[in-house]
Amino acid sequence: MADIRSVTIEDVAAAASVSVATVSRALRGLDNVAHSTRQKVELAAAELGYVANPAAAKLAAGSSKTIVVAVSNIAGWFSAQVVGGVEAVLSEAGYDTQVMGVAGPEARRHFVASALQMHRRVDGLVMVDIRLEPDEVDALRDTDIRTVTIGNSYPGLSSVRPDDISAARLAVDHLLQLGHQRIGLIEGMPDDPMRTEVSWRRREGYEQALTRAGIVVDPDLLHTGNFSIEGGQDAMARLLALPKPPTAVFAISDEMAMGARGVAVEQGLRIPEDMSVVGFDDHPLAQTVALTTIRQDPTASGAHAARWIVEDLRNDACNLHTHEVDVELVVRRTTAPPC
Amino acid sequence: MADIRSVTIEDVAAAASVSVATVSRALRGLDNVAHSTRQKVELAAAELGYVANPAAAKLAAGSSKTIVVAVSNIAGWFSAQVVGGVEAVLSEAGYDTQVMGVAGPEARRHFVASALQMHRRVDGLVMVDIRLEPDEVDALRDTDIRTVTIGNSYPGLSSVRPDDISAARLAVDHLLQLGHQRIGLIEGMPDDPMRTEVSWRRREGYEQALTRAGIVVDPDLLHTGNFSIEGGQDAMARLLALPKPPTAVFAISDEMAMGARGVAVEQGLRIPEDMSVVGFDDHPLAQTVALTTIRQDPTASGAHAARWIVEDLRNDACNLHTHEVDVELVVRRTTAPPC
DNA sequence: CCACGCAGAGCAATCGATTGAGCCACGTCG
DNA sequence: CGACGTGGCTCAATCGATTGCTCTGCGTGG
Repeated sequence: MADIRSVTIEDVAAAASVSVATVSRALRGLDNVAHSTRQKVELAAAELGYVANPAAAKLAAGSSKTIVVAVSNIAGWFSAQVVGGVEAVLSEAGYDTQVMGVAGPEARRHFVASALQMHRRVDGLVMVDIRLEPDEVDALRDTDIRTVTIGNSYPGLSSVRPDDISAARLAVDHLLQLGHQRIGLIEGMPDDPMRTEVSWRRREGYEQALTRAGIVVDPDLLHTGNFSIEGGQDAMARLLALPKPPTAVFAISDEMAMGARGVAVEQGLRIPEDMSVVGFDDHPLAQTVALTTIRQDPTASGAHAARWIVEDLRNDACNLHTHEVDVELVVRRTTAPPC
Repeated sequence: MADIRSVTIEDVAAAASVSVATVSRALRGLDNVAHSTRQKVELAAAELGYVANPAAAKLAAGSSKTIVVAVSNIAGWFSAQVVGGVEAVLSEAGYDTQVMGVAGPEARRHFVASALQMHRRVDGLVMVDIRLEPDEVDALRDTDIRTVTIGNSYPGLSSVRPDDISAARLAVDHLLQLGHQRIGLIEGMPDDPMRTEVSWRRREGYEQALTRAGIVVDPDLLHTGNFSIEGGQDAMARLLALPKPPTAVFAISDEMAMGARGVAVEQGLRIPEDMSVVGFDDHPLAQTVALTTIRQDPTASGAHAARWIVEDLRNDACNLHTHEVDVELVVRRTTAPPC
């Protein structure tokens, strides 16, 4: 509790009997420092347990060395994975990871507005599953904040996401091949301002697969699950209440798929005999119910985004990157031919 | 990309035709500013879209306005919930939330060591499920960094966690009441340096419950699941391979419970008829398999911790708080009398 | 009527780094 | 042998706020 003034660069300079400037250069690995001097400085720093004051460093350097991850729902599985991936890369590269919850459109507007003022106080921005308005995209692009979006993609902003359309097709094709004809879809929330894009792209894939198989899309089989467990449960309940329920269901997230599966089981259906279920994500717990799903790796996506940012920052570049993440159909035991 | 120098306090001062000092005071709500002046300043700031540069503010104020959440596994469900709770409170209070992954003992040692040097660069610290050595606890307590641990508790450090012993007893008592006599335990990892405490406390509760019921603890029924899904699966497999397997299993986390449940199902057991399973946490997905579990609310725990920190910081205090979080037995349909 | 108190605002030092300009000494080359 | 280049450092300005101290009026009590 005493006022333990922390070790400053000045102390290190004194200890190594060189100037502060030299300490700064030596410690940051700049090149115009003699090898012997550098060693002397490093030794002194180590002995004193010196750690640069980030605030001072940021202020002086004009760059913040922090990148923020904006997520609509921090606590959600997908977001948490992404944050994990981002943090791992950033801490490695000496950046700070700051998380920011941006729930709902007003929060988002406010966030973007303040982001624009964040010039020089935030170096990079990772936006996870956040839907932007066109003007926001433009605004963001005009700053020199390296921005990458995950899940969505916008002209002029870097993005990493799967090819949701063909990924969804993969799932539905699997069901078609098993012989299903009536396939329900549990999608996101069509009017959810935060995540729509993912949802409609996967729906697009669903429709493409059916159409190519010569099946007309039955609007009765399309239900909204709001990307939540409860949503998945409700959607399945509605599907099962249909006069002619589907024999299989594709839910565009594992959480919804698991909710849906649960309801089917409750209602006495056998899975996969009476009802096939396919999810999306390969949530770790999906395995425990042997859920067939489309696997993607959000941790890798986060790491990817972080690496771009770090590189661009290092090279003083501001490139436009896009990465299509790999997905894979994981067949487990919630899918089988209809009987 | 142009060098848009952001709006500084000086610009605001000029616009409001007062001094920088006055702007600073006015904007931060200090009291020695005339009402009319304050309004003038606020107007100017709003018009210019001024946002204080955090780095400069931190440097000058000597306090960082950021608190870090150290977690062993950011991407894990529990941690993610906690981070969510923390962030919500902190953003409200104007603090930044910085997450830091601290995986493994070396990382932890290093982290604590650097934390000690973080005087004035980190105001608060929330450590989630991180096991500390006694000397680390002492060191942390001697800084003026407000620290609160979640999951574990140490003398002299604030903590929030459930009464794991009685919580575990709650779970086991439930099984005993149903008539189970051979109850397996899937615990954490006895030698996991990061999380042991939670694990042994719950085990203690398990043993107490059995002992009170006059049942001797059978070491064969105790298995380690490493707090992971796979661990839970392995543990259940080992339990089922026993000459005389248990009729019920208590797993000290839902992830392990769900893994265990999955394996039992795979092996053809009916749940709950042939095997009862109780978990711990009430993971949202637990509901989808109707898992009976002990509910706790990690989001609330995180919020709690954050609130303490913010308050202590505001009052310039450094109190020792402890909070016992509520738990609740949620009976669903993975438990029934043995048959 | 004077001095004193006090609210309100300004001055300038300060926080702890970064960074460009400048200086010095030692080689090298014509 | 002198001019010039260059590696290696130091000086000092700077980043953008915060904050203790000072200064200026104005209202009041003696």
